[in-house]
Amino acid sequence: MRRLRRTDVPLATDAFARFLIGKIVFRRFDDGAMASGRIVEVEAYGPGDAASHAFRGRTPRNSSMFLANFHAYVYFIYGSAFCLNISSEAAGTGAAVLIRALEPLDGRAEMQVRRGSAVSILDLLRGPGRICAALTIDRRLDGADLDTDERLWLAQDGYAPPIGSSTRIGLSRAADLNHRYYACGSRYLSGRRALSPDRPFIGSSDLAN
DNA sequence: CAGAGGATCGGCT
DNA sequence: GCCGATCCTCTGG
Repeated sequence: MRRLRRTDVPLATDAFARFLIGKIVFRRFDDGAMASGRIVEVEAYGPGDAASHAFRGRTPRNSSMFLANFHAYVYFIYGSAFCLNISSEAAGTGAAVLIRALEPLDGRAEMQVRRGSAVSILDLLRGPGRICAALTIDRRLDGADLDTDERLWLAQDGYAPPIGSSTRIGLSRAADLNHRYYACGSRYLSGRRALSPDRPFIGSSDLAN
């Protein structure tokens, strides 16, 4: 297990998105408690992408997308959810990768408390808003440098699953591009089944976890 | 300053 | 599967 630094990661958005599959997100909460999860699903929002928040230029909200790569970009959407992204490309270019689903690792009890109601392990980190709720990620972490931050960082342990791709979720523009990437066979993916045909069936017995 | 729309979620049918 | 909640952000006038 080794913490990832900026010099370890690809600069280009799509390569970075694929690289992130199988890596581990670590969160240290304000009270010192820890939690972690393995990245199983991401979406790439590269330069020139009409669906990217940066497509129409820099604004106060999306300014973290224009930082050097490997900074957090956190935004609030639909009046209810935060979403965690990691910036890509060189400073001055607006681009990022959205973290859409994690497989829970350590700190499951911590995360379940932060999600509020009783929720199964399979649903704990399935979806970008759920990740941020479970890990207490909000605008305070927007702009954090993942190379040095002590609240949020990434690590690798050598796990490298096969990667599938599909169209992205919830878009109205550029909805035809296959810029969603996921760990094939993972039980922890978000989205409709048709987007991840190799995902195992999740029956009621699984939901008892 | 008003209006529209959004990289979601959870509940209900 | 569909729909509404909810509120922030950006755009246009």
